[in-house]
Order: sequence, then C-alpha cells, then structure tokens
Amino acid sequence: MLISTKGRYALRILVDMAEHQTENYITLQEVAQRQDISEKYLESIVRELVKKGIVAGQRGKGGGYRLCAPPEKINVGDVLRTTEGSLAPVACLSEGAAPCSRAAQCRTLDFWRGLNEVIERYTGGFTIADMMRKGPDGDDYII
Amino acid sequence: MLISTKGRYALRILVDMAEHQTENYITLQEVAQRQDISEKYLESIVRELVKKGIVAGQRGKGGGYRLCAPPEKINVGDVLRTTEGSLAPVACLSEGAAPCSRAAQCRTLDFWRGLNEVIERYTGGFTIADMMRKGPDGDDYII
DNA sequence: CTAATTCCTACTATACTACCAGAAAAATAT
DNA sequence: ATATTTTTCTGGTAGTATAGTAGGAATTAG
Repeated sequence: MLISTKGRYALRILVDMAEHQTENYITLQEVAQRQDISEKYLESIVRELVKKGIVAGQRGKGGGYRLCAPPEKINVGDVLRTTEGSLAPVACLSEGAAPCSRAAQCRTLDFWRGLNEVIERYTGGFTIADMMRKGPDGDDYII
Repeated sequence: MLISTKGRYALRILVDMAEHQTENYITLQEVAQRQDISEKYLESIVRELVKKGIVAGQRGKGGGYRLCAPPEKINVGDVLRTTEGSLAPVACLSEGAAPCSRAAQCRTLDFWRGLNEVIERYTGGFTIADMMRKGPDGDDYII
C-alpha cells in the first residue's frame, strides 16, 4: 500500500477545508464531524500540514485552521509527500536513503526509477481544486 | 512504500534465473549466493511464485527451480501482485476490499483510481526480459 | 476569568516486515 | 536399501509502522 490513512485523510481534510472556506478559521471539530474521522487523529495529521506551511493554525477562541494558498495552488504530490515522508515505491529511491551498493549492477533499478517518475508525475499534476465538487455550493447532489 | 523487499527480491530472483537458465534446474542456494539474500527468506518468496505458476520446483537431487515461461512472457505486474497481494495505492481499490460507504461522495476516489491505473499500466508493460542484461552472456560488464 | 481552540508529549494495541529453525517429503545416485 | 540433496511445510520471533488515544500546556477572544 503506497498511501496510508494519514495521506488519504490529509487530502480529505484539505478538500473539506477548501469547500467550506470563509473569512473565518475552520475548526478541527467541524472537519472531523463532516469527514467522520477521529478529531485527535486529525490533529496529528493537520499539525504536519502546518509545519509544512500548507495550512495555518490559530489558537484560542475563534481560532482554527485555514489554507495557506488557494486550492488550485495546493499540489497533491506535495501533500502526500508531507504525510507519507516519501512517495518512492521502493526504499532505495527515497530521498536521503543510503545509496545501494548493488546499484551499478542492479537490473531492476531502471524499472523502479520509471515507476517512481510515473507516480511523481501523476500526483504532481493534481491539485486540491481538481478534487473539489464543482457544484454551486460544494454540497453533495443528493438526487 | 508500495513495494516491500519481498517484491523486490522476487524480481531479482526471476532476473537471476532468467540470466542463468540452462536445461537443468537452478537451486535456491545458487540464487541466494549470487543475489546475497538469505536462502530461507528466498524460499518463502519462491514458494509463492510456484503457487502462482510463475516458476516450477523439483525436489531431490538435481532438483531446483525453473521458469515456467520465457522471460519475455513474465509480466512484472503479475509478479508484484503475487508477492504484494495488491498494487493498489489505497486500501479501497484492492481487489476484494469492502466497498467504501463514502464512495458516492468521495472527492478523492477519481484521483486514486487514476493513480492505480498509472501504476497498473506501467508495471503491466514490463517483463523480466526487459530487465535482463543484454550482453553476450548475462554477466556484468566490469569496466 | 472563562471558554475555546491549537499545540505538544507520551502511550497503546494491532498488524506487518523480514527474517530463522527444524523437520517432513520427494527424487536421485550409489 | 541407504545416503544425499533438494523442495515443501509449519511455526516461530524481533523490530517497526499504523492508527489511533489520553491528558494537559499554551494562546486568544470575549
């Protein structure tokens, strides 16, 4: 499994926030309820997004979170790389991985590099805006 | 990480066997030594490849393993799906996964489906023959 | 001051990864 | 028949990662 729930939830959080943007901050409680995800778990995920500068947090009454950029500027590859650490399909292609001593003779390395590129290219070409419901108010169309 | 050592080793085993094919069976000991992988661990991986019909085992003296098809007919996607169970990037796209109750409203599902397809297409377009060294005898070119 | 909210540290249960050990079963050579 | 070589099978284990949970400190608004 390339992507854990952490990465999946991160995207859902960001799409949810993008669809419910106002001038005010959005609280985690709201998001957790709408998305039906444990608030405590969301907290740990959002904190990583804050660290990476994708969302900003504001403490205290009236506080919450807001996106740091418009949804069309938030790259899905960046988000997933934040939560997952790396999107590399194999360990030897992760950034900061120890170089493999067999690399020179490795018959499979080119294959893995190609797969890595395909994944990077696909995820890098998607934004949060691409995932938003394009309807008049962002709500679901219930028949 | 999409692919564990199991999947990576499986490919190395198959390429190794393809490059050292004769009329005889190839023993695990040989492969393990050449690839510098624990023989016991290889055993468990190869057994899965046998079950799937990718290689065939022969017990007893003179026994070992051989490929069931020529390398150009062994699809890398099939091999990896055997060892990894599934190549789906997220759980809800694995074959046999319980259908997600949020699927109808899911903003991210199309993204995941697209990623899944990109991965399937890439891995499905590669064979063991594509990974073999094309030199005269399959050995490494040292200098 | 009080309430609401993020931020931070630490813990836990479960599952998965990457193996290892030992023996049974089968085939071959002598 | 016996010894030898090989796969096949069962059952472990230490370490790491996943998916959370618990509790409280820090900060801000009213």
